[in-house]
Amino acid sequence: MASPRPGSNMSAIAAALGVSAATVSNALSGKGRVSPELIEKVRAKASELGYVPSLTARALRTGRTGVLGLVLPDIANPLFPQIAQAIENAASNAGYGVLIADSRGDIAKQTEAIGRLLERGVDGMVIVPRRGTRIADIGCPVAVIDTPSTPGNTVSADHWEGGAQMGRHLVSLGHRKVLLIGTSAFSNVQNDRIGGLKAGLGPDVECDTMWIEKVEAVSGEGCPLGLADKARAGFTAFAAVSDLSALRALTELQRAGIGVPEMVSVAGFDDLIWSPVVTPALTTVRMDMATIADLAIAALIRAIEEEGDEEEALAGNVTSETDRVPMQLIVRQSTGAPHAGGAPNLHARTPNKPTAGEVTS
Amino acid sequence: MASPRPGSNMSAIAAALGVSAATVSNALSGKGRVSPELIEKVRAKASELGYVPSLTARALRTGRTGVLGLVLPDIANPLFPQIAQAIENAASNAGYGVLIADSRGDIAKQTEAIGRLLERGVDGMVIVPRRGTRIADIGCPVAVIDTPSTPGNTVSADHWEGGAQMGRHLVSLGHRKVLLIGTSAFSNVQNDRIGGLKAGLGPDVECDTMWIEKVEAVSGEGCPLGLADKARAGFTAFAAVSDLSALRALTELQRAGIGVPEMVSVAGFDDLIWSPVVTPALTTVRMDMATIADLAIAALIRAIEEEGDEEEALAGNVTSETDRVPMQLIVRQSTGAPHAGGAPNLHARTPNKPTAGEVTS
DNA sequence: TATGCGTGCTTAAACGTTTAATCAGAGACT
DNA sequence: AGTCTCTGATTAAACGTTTAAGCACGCATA
Repeated sequence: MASPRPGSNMSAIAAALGVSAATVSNALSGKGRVSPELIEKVRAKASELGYVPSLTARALRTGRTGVLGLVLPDIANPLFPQIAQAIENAASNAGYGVLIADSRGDIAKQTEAIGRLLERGVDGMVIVPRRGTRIADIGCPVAVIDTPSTPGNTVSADHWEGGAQMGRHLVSLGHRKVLLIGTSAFSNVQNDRIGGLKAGLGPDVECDTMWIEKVEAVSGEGCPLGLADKARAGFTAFAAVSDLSALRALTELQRAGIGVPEMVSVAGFDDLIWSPVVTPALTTVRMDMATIADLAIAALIRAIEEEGDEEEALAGNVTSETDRVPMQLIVRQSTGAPHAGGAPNLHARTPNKPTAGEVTS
Repeated sequence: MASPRPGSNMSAIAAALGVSAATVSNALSGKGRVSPELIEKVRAKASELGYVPSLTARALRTGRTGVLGLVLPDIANPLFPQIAQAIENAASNAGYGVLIADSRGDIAKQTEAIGRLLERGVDGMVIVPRRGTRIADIGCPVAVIDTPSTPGNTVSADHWEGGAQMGRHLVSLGHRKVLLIGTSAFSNVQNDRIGGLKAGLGPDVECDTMWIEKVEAVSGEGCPLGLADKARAGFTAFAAVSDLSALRALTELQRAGIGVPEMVSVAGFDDLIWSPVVTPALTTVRMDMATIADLAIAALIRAIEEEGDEEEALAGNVTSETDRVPMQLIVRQSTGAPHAGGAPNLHARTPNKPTAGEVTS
């Protein structure tokens, strides 16, 4: 059913009121010239008949479907729920529907997914590109959410600044030797975060970067990262560029009997769902997805409307804005002052209850 | 743009070939009577002109949009990526698009979300209902994914049997006192899993159930669950009904210096993204989302087509099938034989490297 | 009194399909 | 030779909306 339940369309209203369908259309849209009284009567009749406009017919006539596409690099990404939720919310507030498309790994699938969305006539799309992908001009307005340093980016969190916040936090706690942990050296987002971290830590802090993909290429997926050794080598803080890696670090260290945070500190990014409930709760940096989504959708809609007006105004991506949305440092229990003595004691303390309470800055 | 780029429609092809538009339609759909040679010519011309059918126009004419709705209880659910990915994949293989809708918590929003999808003219919808929600007849085919014991369920994992597998696994390791951990006592899925666990553990095992929502109602969100005390009280295994809770248990126990798995075992459900990479890697029970999605989509499409044929055939949900898809136990490092002695030693051992390797059964 | 204009509505076309109904022609049968 | 049937196409309507163009009327202006 293109339009739900009843056979209630504009003609039905028009017939019931003895006017023409065009008048009903004008009355409901407020576009043509219709007397106020008639407008009221049309409205009343419409709701009486339970009229629901056929978006399909409207789409056919206007060339606008009122649907946006959401293309994700890998739907299995734990950040996906946050993104999808924020985008869906922003879009539906603006009166748009959201069609999803999964890139499922490779770039070919990403292109294919974009093609499917185009066939369905989306008015525009929000793309969270795969690592290092550059989105070509695909013939409809596109908002790219990646990182400000990516060319073509429309709006995103200020990952660099978020990293800097975390760096400053760690240095203020007294850490002087920090291991930065990323997964892929080809991710713009991760590189920005790491760049910010280094800047925030400043010149007096010794730091090293570990790329998990490289380690796994040698030792296999899910292999131990050897963080206990790193701790023994004097690293007092482990700053991962994602909470997933932070969690991996946390559990590996705990398992090795190294107490967090009293021996070493662990921090992450993204405030993923488990971050507040693990013990110790993870210190992390959070993106303001709601704002990012609002900006992305707003930019997209602006471009869609301009496209209609000027016809061939700006062809490609919505690059006008390139907003960077601040990130928020959330300090929880997994970071603290570094262990006072030399090499950390490898036996964890055994508290009856971990400390509770959460501090947000 | 309802149909992408060029002004290439059926009339264009028809004009180029000197035939009527109807013939082009018939040729491409293979429905009417068209000579094989002409069919070939039409095909050739179509691809030459880069013809892409307007799904909007087709939808208007046929009353089918080719779009399915996906309604989720809470998009922030960590299981969501798996579900969305599987549904999107199954739907797009069947030639359907997927429109998402977030219930965002309360039931009112769920109804509202369903309404939005109906307005957009979805042909059917897949609903993963909120806890305890009963989906009313909403006037379009619906496939419900919940649990076999939910009335109206269409297809789902066999949560009970999955719980039983886990129970048998734990009992075979020698556990005789097990704490079952769920979040909400009102979740059908969780109750089924717990029922299965109890059955699998059998009558000789003492077990107790902890509902996290209840604990948090008293002590606040993210509070410690007091599992160390439970361990001291003789529980040797903690079987959570979700990997999120399992992770919470794991870190809380580790933090308290209780080694997993040599002191106590921890297990979860769903094989969420972090489960293989934490240390120790989590033993869990996995749903076959791909199969579930395939069955749900297949049932839905069948209902959509029947609706077209018989008109008022089966009005409500797609309850005909109620398939239950087996779950798969994945044994990793977080479960093992219970500690031999009496009260567990509260100091964790300090291995250089956690054991690696993964066993699947 | 004729001209002009603003108002409130109608008519009609259009968007791109699908599909029922129709029709011309050819070959086969009686 | 006339009728029937089958084939391969065409014509036209329909889906429900939007919107440009047109029309009739009343009122003010010249």
